[in-house]
Amino acid sequence: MQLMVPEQGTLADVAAHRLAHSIVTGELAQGQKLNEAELAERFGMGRGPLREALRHLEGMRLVKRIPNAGARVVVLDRKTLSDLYAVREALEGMACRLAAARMTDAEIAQLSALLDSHEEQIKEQGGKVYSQSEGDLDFHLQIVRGSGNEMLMHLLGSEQYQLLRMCRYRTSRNAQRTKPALNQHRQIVDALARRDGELAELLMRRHIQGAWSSISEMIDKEEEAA
Amino acid sequence: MQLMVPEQGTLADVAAHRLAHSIVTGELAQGQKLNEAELAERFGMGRGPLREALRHLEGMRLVKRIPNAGARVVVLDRKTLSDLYAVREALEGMACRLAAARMTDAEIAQLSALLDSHEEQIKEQGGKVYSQSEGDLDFHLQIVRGSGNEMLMHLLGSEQYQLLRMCRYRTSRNAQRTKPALNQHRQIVDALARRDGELAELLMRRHIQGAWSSISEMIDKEEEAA
DNA sequence: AAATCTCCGATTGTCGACAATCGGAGAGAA
DNA sequence: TTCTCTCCGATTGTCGACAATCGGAGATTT
Repeated sequence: MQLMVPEQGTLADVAAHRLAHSIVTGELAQGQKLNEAELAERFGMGRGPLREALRHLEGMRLVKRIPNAGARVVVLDRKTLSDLYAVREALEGMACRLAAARMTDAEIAQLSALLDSHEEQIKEQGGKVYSQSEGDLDFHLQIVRGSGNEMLMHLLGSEQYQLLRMCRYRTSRNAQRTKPALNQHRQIVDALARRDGELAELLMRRHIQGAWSSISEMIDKEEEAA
Repeated sequence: MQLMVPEQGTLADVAAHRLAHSIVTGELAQGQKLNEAELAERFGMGRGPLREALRHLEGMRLVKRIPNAGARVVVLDRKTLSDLYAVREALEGMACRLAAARMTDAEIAQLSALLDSHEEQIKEQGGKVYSQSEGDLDFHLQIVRGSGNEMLMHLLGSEQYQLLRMCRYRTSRNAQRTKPALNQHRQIVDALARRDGELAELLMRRHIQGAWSSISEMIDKEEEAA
């Protein structure tokens, strides 16, 4: 896992990363109460750093804190995810438009290479469908970085990215969308290479809308199963 | 000030609000080092809650923390503000489109009334130009709330809102943009009333672009004066 | 039996002190 | 003089203990 590295820095940062990982992977269930003393002992640290970590995660919207009542893991209900995808559509669409103007040819080629490796992974298929999901996020993040907008990188990279990963973990079972998604990614890269920002934005927005439709359906099934 | 009320809740929350206020109003200069012990004493609390507050403000991008080197007030340079306004354009444009579909007639009428009170304030002119700025933000936030998108409200309300206010405080001296801005606001409300989301989005994007142009010019003057 | 009140355990919020780390002043050598 | 190295003060990072607050179990009343 690439996020295990930041074992440097303050204990609070370490705790934040470990907690985020536990939440994203579902090791900590949605809505679960987070006991400070228990977590502090599990991580081998005092409650001080852990509280700072919880504050950080609260800012990322991974946990919800209620004064004098502790923190709980956020629950990704339909409304939350719907709102998230709507924001993503606007933000990543914008990122594409900017990226078409600012990315270097080398960076775009690198993006294309990333898709090649994804295609390879899909052909091997077998297990590890989620790794494609992680790769998919890599693709999106690469474009966001290409936009050159720091605020955008922070919003989509550090913050919402975690919520996205959390969502993916829940819905990674259905892999039937990986191939059309890859095609859409290719089209987006093509648009970027042609420096057609308008088209790139349009394609990205459709791509995200498609992803939302897929996830929305899945939520429906889950709900009627319950 | 409407943000003085949350003197309830944990000390960390109180500290976060007071710090945010001090930063936004410029009482704490940009780039200034924030000494934990000093601030803790000034606020009459221990360093624990204050550290949590700093973490919170870090998430809001009001302060920048460097491990083992403390926290400093963020500096709003040209690039940061440019990125901020670009994101605002995308997000508030989207908010307008959603608001046109979801706001009730009563809410839109209330928005219109808000503009009337702004016009009144402008006629009185005299001092307190910044109060119009605060009012302007009220207008924008009202629309964001009208969008019904929780994520959007969080991003534009709790987070970037503070950065915006900080920017306004620096640039509130030029009031010559208040009247055209008010007209643009009126047009936006008209579009909302006609349930024309496309137009409302377009107008809001132009409005924000105009605001950025104005601020950008001001930064130019400041820079060549220095 | 249902509702309410009281008290207690558990958990969060807060503080003060100690340890670790960094930046800078000042001495010494080239 | 200037560069570097060392040491020291200041500041941050961390911990353990204490106080405040909340939720719930159990007793009491109607």
